[in-house]
Amino acid sequence: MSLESAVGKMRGRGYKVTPQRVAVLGALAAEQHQSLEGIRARCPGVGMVTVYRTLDLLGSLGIVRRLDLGDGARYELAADHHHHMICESCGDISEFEECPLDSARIPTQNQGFEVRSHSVEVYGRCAACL
Amino acid sequence: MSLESAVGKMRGRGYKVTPQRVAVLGALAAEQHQSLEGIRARCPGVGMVTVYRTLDLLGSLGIVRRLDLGDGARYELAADHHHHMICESCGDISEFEECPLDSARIPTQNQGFEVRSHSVEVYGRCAACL
DNA sequence: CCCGTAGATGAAAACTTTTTTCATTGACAG
DNA sequence: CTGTCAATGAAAAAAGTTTTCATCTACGGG
Ligand SMILES: [Mn+2]
Ligand SMILES: [Mn+2]
Ligand SMILES: [Zn+2]
Ligand SMILES: [Zn+2]
Repeated sequence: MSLESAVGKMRGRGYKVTPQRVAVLGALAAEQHQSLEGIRARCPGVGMVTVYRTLDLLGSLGIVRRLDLGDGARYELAADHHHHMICESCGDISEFEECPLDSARIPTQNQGFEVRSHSVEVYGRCAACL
Repeated sequence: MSLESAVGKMRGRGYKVTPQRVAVLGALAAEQHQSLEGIRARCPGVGMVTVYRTLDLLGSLGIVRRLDLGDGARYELAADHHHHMICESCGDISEFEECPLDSARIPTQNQGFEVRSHSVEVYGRCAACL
């Protein structure tokens, strides 16, 4: 999800493209999995309320995804499907693209559950901490 | 994790077995995946602070697990390894035992990451909502 | 049993985080 | 350019969580 397409999506839905919204997008583009505090630090001129509202808006547009990985909320630009490896020692979050789910082993058919999405998180120790 | 073994674990670690702690354990045993509000409703005589502290204690003893599935925190007695299917329409959370993860496809070896645990959540529509 | 004591409880206060309110500002269509 | 309505942000309110501290009680030892 490039910033240009994100801005286009906002315009297309009739939302105004303000400097504050662009600044929050820029903060999100700078690094994945930031906390609200981290995002705020990257756009000091933007009011806290506006950051909250912008994250909500971008979330409703599917541009931003919110993660709950144990320590407070984190945000990422919704790029392609991927999963997370979280180091329980240093807190580092890394991504991997290959989906380790074996769909055949998701017991949904017999229960009549229609799968729309999934998430996988792997916890452990990263190379640096070992 | 039976209530008896949970109580035994508390005693063994030198924690007192108070009526409040037993009440919170009972509330947790009544239903999996409750919110704090739900737990509190099941032990009305127990002060809010004590519920918070008891959940922390039980968490540190490995008796209780905290879940973050999008809407606030939920708690469950840490039973055997299992995963969750969440209905995005009604919010219902169901469990399944069969682990759909293909360990071979977790790209950890090449990155030197040591896996200690994982979580899998499946989102979609439950049979009742379809 | 009954004490003594260290750990546990809970009301109140303090903090933290998030949402609402509302007066002012500014993006952008015409 | 201009007018309008969405967007912003300071302040206040609400919601959620933790700390403080006086009081209580579980339970080991006598
Ligand atoms: Mn990610
Ligand atoms: Mn469960
Ligand atoms: Zn690490
Ligand atoms: Zn449902």
